[in-house]
Amino acid sequence: MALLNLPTDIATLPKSAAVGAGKVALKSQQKGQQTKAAIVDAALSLATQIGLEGLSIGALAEVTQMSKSGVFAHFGSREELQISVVLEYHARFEDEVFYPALQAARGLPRVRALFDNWMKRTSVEIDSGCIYISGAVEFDDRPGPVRDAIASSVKIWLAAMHRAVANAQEAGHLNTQADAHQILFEIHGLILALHYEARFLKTPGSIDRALQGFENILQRYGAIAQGNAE
Amino acid sequence: MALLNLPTDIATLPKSAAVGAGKVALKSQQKGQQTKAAIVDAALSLATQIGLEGLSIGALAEVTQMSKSGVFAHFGSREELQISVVLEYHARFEDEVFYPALQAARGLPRVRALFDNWMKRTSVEIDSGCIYISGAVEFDDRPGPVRDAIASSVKIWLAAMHRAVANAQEAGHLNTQADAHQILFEIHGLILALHYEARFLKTPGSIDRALQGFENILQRYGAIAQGNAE
DNA sequence: TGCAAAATAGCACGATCGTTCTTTTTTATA
DNA sequence: TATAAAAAAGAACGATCGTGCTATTTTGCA
Repeated sequence: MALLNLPTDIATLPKSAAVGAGKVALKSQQKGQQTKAAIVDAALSLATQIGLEGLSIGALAEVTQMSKSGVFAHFGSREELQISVVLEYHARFEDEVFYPALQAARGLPRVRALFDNWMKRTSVEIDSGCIYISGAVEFDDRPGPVRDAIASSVKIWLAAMHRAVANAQEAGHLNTQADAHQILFEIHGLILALHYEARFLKTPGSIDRALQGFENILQRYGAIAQGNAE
Repeated sequence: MALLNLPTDIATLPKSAAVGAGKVALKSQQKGQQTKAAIVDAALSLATQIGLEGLSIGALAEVTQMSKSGVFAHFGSREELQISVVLEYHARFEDEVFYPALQAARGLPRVRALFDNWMKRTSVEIDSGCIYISGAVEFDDRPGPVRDAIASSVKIWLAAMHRAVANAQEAGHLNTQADAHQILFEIHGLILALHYEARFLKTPGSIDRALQGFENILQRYGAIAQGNAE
């Protein structure tokens, strides 16, 4: 069932402060790492709401009940803090969206599972916000390491999704003639439209439209009626 | 040829400072209105690049060669300046995307014309940025008059697009069974994906994928092969 | 338990922000 | 051309920002 023979480069980024709220800290887990993880955690939930650019060390110090310089010392610069937040978001995205979908059989089932998880995540982010989307807007004209971190993180995810689609084609679950990048583009559009219309415009029924759009895409690209994930 | 019998509420917003660079100023066009229009013009091109939140009165004063207080006096608050920018963007969007498409015959041709113009605009905005998209991200969690201005402006445009699709259905150019909102959602997704992938990720070929996606949507919703716009 | 090192706090800096108030300049008009 | 009104400038305000420097506290280890 585990079809992990091809490298999943989505897992190659450093998982900084991957402990989260884990109780069993590693032996090497110093106090500093713990509080740094706590700061990043607070920063992430702050950044999803008001954006990476809205992150301020002062506000973060208030939330974490620390001094500004105490917070600052863990990162050395605001930019480094933002990068830490992006990496943390990447790790969580992986854990929630990517890895669980590997349980589904390769081919169309896994594509469905990946999209389902992506939709679940996006549905939550109708309330909380998504830094892959807000970050893209904030940094699309601002070169630098933060932009690079977001872009490479997104690209890794899209590449993973692309592999899944290509696998489904090879397995005969999707039309071999189709361009996998085209399929991915259209799927990506559904997610973005969902985020825009549901979160910003508050249009009701957006989730159903995204789901329907996905079925439309599968149908157009010749998916044989096939069981859902697993 | 002019099919303007139904009200186009996209044209009902006040067209603040609609002169642009027009030489023939109206009699009532005082000096103050002129410089205000110039400020808004500079503010718009600044906001498309760095966002409405990135707008600062100081930077605007530098660009327009004025004093901070001189700029400020025209608006009374930064918020009012942002709103002026949104209204100006609305007016230009109308002029570039909406009105020219009214030349195309009602039904599918007009839907095509609207989308074509929308695509042209978005293609330009791969370089310049779009405040309907960046504004949505910046203000999706920030209630207030600026958010309202953006949202209502976008909604007016989406409603106009929706009418065009519905007309195409009534004319038998598109499947009557289909949900016009679903069609619109998918089209909107294409535009957003184009903006994201081309502007942020710099993925080549994004424009062609958006165009292809549009043809796919038309085909799925039963568009009979029909001449392009006009 | 004592001690070096790591972590955090305290404080101040220069810069920039939106905004207010007052003064000067420019405009439109009689 | 004189005059009142409109437009623009100038200077200063309180606030917040990221950051550097120096003390103080806390931690982990011999």
